[in-house]
Amino acid sequence: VTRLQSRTSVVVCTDVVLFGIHQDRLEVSLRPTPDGPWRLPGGPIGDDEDLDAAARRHLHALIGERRAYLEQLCTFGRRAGEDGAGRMISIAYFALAPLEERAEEDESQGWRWFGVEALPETTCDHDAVVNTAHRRLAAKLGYSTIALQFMPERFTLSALQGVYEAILGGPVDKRNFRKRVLALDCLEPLDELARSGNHRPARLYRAKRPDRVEFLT
Amino acid sequence: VTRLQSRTSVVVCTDVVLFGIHQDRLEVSLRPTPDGPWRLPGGPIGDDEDLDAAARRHLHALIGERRAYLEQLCTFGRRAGEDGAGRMISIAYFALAPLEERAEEDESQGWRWFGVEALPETTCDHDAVVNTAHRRLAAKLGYSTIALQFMPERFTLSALQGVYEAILGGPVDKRNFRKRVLALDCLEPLDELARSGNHRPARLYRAKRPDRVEFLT
DNA sequence: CCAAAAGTGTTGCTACTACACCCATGG
DNA sequence: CCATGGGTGTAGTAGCAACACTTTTGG
Repeated sequence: VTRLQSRTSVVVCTDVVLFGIHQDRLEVSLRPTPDGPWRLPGGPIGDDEDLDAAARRHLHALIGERRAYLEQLCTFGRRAGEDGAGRMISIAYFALAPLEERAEEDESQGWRWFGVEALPETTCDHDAVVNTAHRRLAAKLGYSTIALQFMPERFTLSALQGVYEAILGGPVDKRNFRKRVLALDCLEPLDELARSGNHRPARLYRAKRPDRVEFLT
Repeated sequence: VTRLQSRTSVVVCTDVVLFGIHQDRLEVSLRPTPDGPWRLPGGPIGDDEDLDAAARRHLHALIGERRAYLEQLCTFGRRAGEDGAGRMISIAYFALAPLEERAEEDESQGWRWFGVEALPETTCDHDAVVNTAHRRLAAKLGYSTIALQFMPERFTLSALQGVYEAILGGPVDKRNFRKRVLALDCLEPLDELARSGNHRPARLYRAKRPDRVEFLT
């Protein structure tokens, strides 16, 4: 028969799968644990705090006050153990960090970026959570404008294509990509060009509605 | 500043959006509350119970030991109130009840079926949870074989089409439907026919892998 | 003038939509 | 023989994948 009343403590927390893209590679941030394996950043939820707010609080502890997309992913738990370890419930979120120069102070605060294809050993099956988040993100590329959440205010189409390639893990055809993305009517060409090296400068674009993630048909 | 330690009690429970199809209409089960509005069935999670197991336990309290598909949907919460009401966390699941004759004892156990288009007033935004579940289910029709989870062991293509129409809320072309669904290679025609009225009998099919929900390309 | 990335169209194919008639049965 | 739902094929279209060369700049 199932024990319904709490004998032991219940810990409710959030874990955040923060994705970033660096050198055309999709990465997630992980924190070390004292005993070796790594874990997702996150922490407890206050009693008078909304779930989303708690996740956002822990996210901003990582990246400061920069804007970031945040979405609930799934919830997992660990049963109370006979050793007195309490019931644990974690509501996992995933977040997208805008593609800026990586701040030097980031890694100094006790966490590191890892490529999603080369995760270290993790506790609590956090690597499975990362994989779930990655699959969800990749699927969303196909039917939403979520990739724009990685972009800074002004960006080139090649940069956006690089985001798709990093997430999907393979090359994308340039002409087909530009056709598709321009047909979405979510980008606005600017008059400005990005000069960046010994080659033809690229036109800059901006998202028409940068705060909305839109769904297709 | 956020209060991180629990001063008040924390209730962790699951709510189950159980979908059924009756008379070609998609319905969900709701329980009455003492004060009038209706709510999703569900209840507390034991400290030594897995989340999925708790949802399944509450599901089987509704439909007995029949097999049913169950999937985690989302998690929502209510902050602790100043009135001493504790923090509440609910992990919502959705479930699909195989399309059988409606058992008479069902409704007598204190719950009722409601069409998804005609929900009564609900507590805790449970109607929004039902809508989220409905959208997820409708989306999954497009890229998975989830609809088969509604079907009994042997069924006709027309019955399956009826499931699609009930979920999508509109008519579906018969010939296109049959082409698509047969091309999935997930159905096996039986030698048996269903004689049911003064018209030509329909061929019966069964799912090749009834316990798997498969994803397309 | 060379290297490097930006930018641009067409063609074939596949997959989806729309659509109407005959078939088998029970009464 | 009539009513009822079961069962079948085609033609047009829209969207996707494959594919190569010219342009502009910095060095």
